[in-house]
Amino acid sequence: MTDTLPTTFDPADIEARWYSHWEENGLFRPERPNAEPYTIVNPPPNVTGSLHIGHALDNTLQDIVIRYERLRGKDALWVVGTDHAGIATQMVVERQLEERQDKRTNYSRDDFVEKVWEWKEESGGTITRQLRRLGCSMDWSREQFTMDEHFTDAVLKTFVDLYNDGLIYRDKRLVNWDPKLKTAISDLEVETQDIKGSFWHFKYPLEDGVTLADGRDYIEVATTRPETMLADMAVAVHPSDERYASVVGKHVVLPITGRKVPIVEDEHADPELGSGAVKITPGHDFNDFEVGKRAGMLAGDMLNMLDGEGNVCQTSDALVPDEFIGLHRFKRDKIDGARELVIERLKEAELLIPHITKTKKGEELELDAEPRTIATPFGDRGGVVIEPWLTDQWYVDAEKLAAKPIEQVKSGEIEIIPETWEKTFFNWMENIQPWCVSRQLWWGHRIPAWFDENGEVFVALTEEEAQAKAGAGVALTQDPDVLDTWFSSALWPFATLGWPNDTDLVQKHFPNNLLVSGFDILFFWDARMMMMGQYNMGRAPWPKLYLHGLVRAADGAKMSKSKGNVVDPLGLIDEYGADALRFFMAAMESQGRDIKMDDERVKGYRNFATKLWNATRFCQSNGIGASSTLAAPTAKLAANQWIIGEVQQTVEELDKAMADLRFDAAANTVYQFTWSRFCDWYLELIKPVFAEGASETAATETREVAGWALDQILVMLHPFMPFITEELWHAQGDLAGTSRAEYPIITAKWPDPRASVAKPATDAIDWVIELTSNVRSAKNELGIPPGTKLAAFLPSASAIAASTIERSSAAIERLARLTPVTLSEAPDGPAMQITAGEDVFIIPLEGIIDIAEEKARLTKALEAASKEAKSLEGRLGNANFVERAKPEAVEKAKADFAHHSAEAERLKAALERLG
RNA sequence: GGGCGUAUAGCUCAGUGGUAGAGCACUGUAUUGACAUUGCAGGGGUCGGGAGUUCAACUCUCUCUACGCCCACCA
Repeated sequence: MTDTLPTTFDPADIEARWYSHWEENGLFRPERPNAEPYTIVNPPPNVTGSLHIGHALDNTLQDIVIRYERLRGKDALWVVGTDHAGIATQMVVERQLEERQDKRTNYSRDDFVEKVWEWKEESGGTITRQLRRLGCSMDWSREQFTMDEHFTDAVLKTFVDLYNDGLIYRDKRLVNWDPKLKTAISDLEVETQDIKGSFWHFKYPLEDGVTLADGRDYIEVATTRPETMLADMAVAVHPSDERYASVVGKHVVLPITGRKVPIVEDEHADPELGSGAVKITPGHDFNDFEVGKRAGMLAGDMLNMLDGEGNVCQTSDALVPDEFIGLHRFKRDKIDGARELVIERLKEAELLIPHITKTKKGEELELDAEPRTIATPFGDRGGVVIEPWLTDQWYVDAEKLAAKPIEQVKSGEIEIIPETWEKTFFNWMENIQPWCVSRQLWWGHRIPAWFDENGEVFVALTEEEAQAKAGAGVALTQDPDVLDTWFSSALWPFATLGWPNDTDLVQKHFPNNLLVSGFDILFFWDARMMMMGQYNMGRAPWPKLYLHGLVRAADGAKMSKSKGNVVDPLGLIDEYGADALRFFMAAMESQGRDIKMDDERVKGYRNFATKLWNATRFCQSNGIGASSTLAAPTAKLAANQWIIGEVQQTVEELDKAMADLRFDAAANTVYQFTWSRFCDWYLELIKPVFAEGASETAATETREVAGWALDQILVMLHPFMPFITEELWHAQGDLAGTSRAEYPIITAKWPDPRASVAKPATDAIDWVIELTSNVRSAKNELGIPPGTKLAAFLPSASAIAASTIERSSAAIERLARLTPVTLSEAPDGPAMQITAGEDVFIIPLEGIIDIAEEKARLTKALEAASKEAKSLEGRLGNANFVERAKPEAVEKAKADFAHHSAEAERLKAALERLG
């Protein structure tokens, strides 16, 4: 027997201790070779990351699931690891170099990559330490990294296989180029933002001798990107646009460069919009690229006016006039760029059509351009405006890979929870574009492709194989690019288990059982795992995908560093404990909804932990220790039978909630049971059993049952609050003299809901509760001090009343604050009357109350009961209801009516007795 | 432009075809043995507006309003 628990609960005191105990003893994945497997993989956080509130939610939910399944005896595996996060990590290390006035390009590629590895070894463990503080029970013994050797093997094999199957190819087309990071990025990494900008209107002079029908010798075009006019290759008009029919096939002479470009017909030009004519820059605009292709241009011939970094004017074929060479796309750092110079030159040439507007005072104002809100693409990492740029990149044929996952979701082979996300999923998957997977970075999986001097490509797992394909003596150069980080993380559900080797883990733990992720990575990660799971493994990576929402600031705003409203989960853990934060996350997680942060509520769950702590202290002080049996003890006393029944009901509800992945319902179920049933009623009911002179037999039975019930609470609560439950579990075990050193709660057995409980016993306790509540309520209303002990008379007792008064008088007297109930008529005089079920207690209150007050109280109750009865009577009097409603509904209405009208009768009689 | 979601007690949110619940907040009250990080009692909602289906709608359908999110090439 150890020391009793400290009087106050201090989360910090126990959390670190238990976490290291679990980890050091391999308790996150105990040996269970014959058990049914249960597997989830953790979305690998960026190795550069630190735990934010969204991680706290995501990982809490997963930990609840995995701890629950572990308690239910499964071979529960929660795979964990980190993602090399190509762009993010390279940026971190580059920023460090910059701080020392150093830069990446001062190093060789190998040396730089070596520096990144060094950084990873030194600083990459932050988030994994923080996950431990949250209490996450991952299998750290097999911690993964997306650039581990075996993982890299999986990545390269996948690339080569996809290439050989024609599902990866190299193509020259427009990509989203991030000029800051100097790499291509995928469509998903582009974020469109509305930016206040300008819409310029130009005159493009027609070639000599050509005029429009109305006699004008120019075509008006409008653009939000004037600078790209240097690389214009056409002007497009709609085929049905009469205004321009006569000039189709003719040319305009581009201002500044004087290049002649054709006027072409294309559906893309909207006659309703602006002048109806649109300038076409296929090398710098996605729409124009398509127009150019339709007009017969080849990608290789499309003009590109920007330099090798995609943001400074340059050209090798005299496309760009000298004065533009070296200018940035547009104004940057207060220095004018090509855009400003183009405007200036056009203005000088009187080819800029001014925009006339009126000021508030009604004065006419002439502007260079029309102010307009422009949907502008930004790189999600670099934060600068994306430049559509013509380059050679590697593409995955996502459309082909998407076919099977779409089918799987449609057929239910993959269930998305909440279901409403399925529509979003289909919408994206059915319109999916080729996935650009090459990145112009140094940190990442280098693309296994080699080029010979003629540019022919050889894709192979190794250089030797590529050489063999190319033929001996052919000089090969490896593609310098690396793969999109998401290409590798798409393999996470099986590459972490050892694939492409056919390991036992793969055999046993693939497919996984569930994936939990934020909806924000549905396309980035979840969908791609489905594609790669299908491609590599021939099946879906998991049958269920649970998507949770975002954690928002208390005011509902999205948290962001720039807004400064980010809540640090570690701060909350410091203040309230990890258990409280976890419980908050679970209790707030209802499907399909974001969570608003609420510190007060976290505090409330800290209070709940304290309540449990104190309840356990109470148990200990009364000799209640760990139970010796897993099954419910046999009990004779009504209160004990009652609590056994309540435990069973709670387990059933909890199991149901977990099966449905209703974390809120699960948390609330165990919360309500613990506080409102176990603490508020059961512990109060059993107090008399431990009073001096009480029956030793009763005390013994109660100790057994109470210890068992508390154990069940601890186990049921453990997935939500792992630390305090482990602490109390051991404290209870030690008290019982059966040390639980070898039997921690993390690997304990989940309660079995099966057991038989006598209905009369539970009815009796429900009756005591009703009586007690009614007495307390009446006292309150009549202004009688709650501590006052009252005498009660029960002239005619129901069966329940008679037996309960006989068997549980001590509890009744204690809870309802009554002197022993007298089973006879009360003496004449003022009295209050209390109902409980069918029984009416007379409680003489000579000199304590005013009869008028008691009458008012009873009248109020009578009115309530009558109102209910009347409403039900009306419904039952409706022939349509009786005939058409479901029989159960009619039966229930009848029973309710009987109950309320009897209650009303009793109250009426009570009022009559008062005269 | 398309798609989706949300509107229920002062606040944050559950909820079911049979006239509503939780936590916090609020009001009153209790304090010598589990717990004031507490106990007990209580007040508070025409379930966003309108229409429809139904014996019956907060719950189903339509529509309107407000807010939010995602996708999309309006130059």
